[in-house]
Amino acid sequence: MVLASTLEYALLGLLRQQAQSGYDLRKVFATTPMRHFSDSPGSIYPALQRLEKRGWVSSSEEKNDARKRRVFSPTRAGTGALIAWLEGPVSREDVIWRLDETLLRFAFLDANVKRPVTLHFVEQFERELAAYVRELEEHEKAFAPDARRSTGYLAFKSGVESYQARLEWLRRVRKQFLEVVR
Amino acid sequence: MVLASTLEYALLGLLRQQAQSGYDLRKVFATTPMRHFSDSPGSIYPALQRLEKRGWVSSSEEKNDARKRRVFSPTRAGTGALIAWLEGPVSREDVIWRLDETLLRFAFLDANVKRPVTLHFVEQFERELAAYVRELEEHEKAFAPDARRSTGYLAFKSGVESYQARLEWLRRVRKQFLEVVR
DNA sequence: GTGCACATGTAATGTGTTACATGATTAT
DNA sequence: ATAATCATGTAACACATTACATGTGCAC
Repeated sequence: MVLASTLEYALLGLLRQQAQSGYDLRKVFATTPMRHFSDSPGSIYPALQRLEKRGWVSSSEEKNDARKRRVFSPTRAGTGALIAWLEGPVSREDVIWRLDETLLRFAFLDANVKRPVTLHFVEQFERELAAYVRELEEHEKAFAPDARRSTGYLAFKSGVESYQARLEWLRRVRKQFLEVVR
Repeated sequence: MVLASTLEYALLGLLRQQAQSGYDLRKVFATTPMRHFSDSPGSIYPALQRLEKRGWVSSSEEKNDARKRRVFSPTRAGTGALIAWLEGPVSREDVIWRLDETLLRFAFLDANVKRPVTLHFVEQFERELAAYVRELEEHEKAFAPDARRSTGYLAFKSGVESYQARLEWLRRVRKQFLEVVR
């Protein structure tokens, strides 16, 4: 049920936090840790147009201080679509092919859903990630001893360790959440 | 000087290791840690066609065991393009927007370039990554204390820790390389 | 008065994804 | 016989990137 691109969901999530213009959103992508999204106008303005055509956001011309800017905010339908995206299951595929998107979903969770939903998300995420890490560790044994100095093997190790770091982070997050509930 | 997609370079690098067919390459993507590349025929066959049209690979029909398969291997020009890609500088942009591609370059290094080139690559990579990690750690201070329990902040932390893990890996790799040279 | 930040767009291009399509060979 | 694997492709579609394009307001 992928109905929109990651960029579109990112924009929706940001607009939920604060109604703002395309230019504002570009600045978010240019100056915050959301850097890995492109801040080029050629990606953001068309994406906002698509969202508006789909009825997920609405816009109004603002004439703030002599300068006119088009400010966007999510519609009911848009908010619903965002929440549906957030609440969807965390699958093995999300972990392997869409890890960044899954982290983005997590980032938007607490502003949009109840705490138990967030906790459930973390549990699913941890389960799938742990399974994948186990699989990678298993795959490691397939490397011949003399291949363990090759850059190919080392690059693989880098990937495994990066996933392990994410997993440790997830375990910490889950424990922290459980403490808060208690 | 980006002349080809990551997928095209991945295919070139694999063909340097071993001349093989599109189907073989699909299996590599489907069964090895190079999973995050799609193994769909709609991506791989057109990419191979582009590479052949560009003169970077050549193909020959093989009739191995009653089954016919088209086996590809890199041309001189293709090998040159691959090595140029591998030897290019590691920039800040590579670290922020193309980390996976940079790791892929690293993975192919020792099969294609001399050891000092690999070491230089690692040094550049470490310098840029360390600078970016410092920047992220700086950015962390911008979060208000009461925002430190938000999923947005936690997602940010996940990213930072993942980069830190990559950096520790890089330091280890560099030291290991220096020991071998000694 | 010149350059920079604000502000919003369009057009061309390349490419990845998904789905569709076909046919041969091997294993059950 | 029939399902799975081998093997190669095409077509429609959406999307991101890059470059181009325009105009305003403010600071120096």
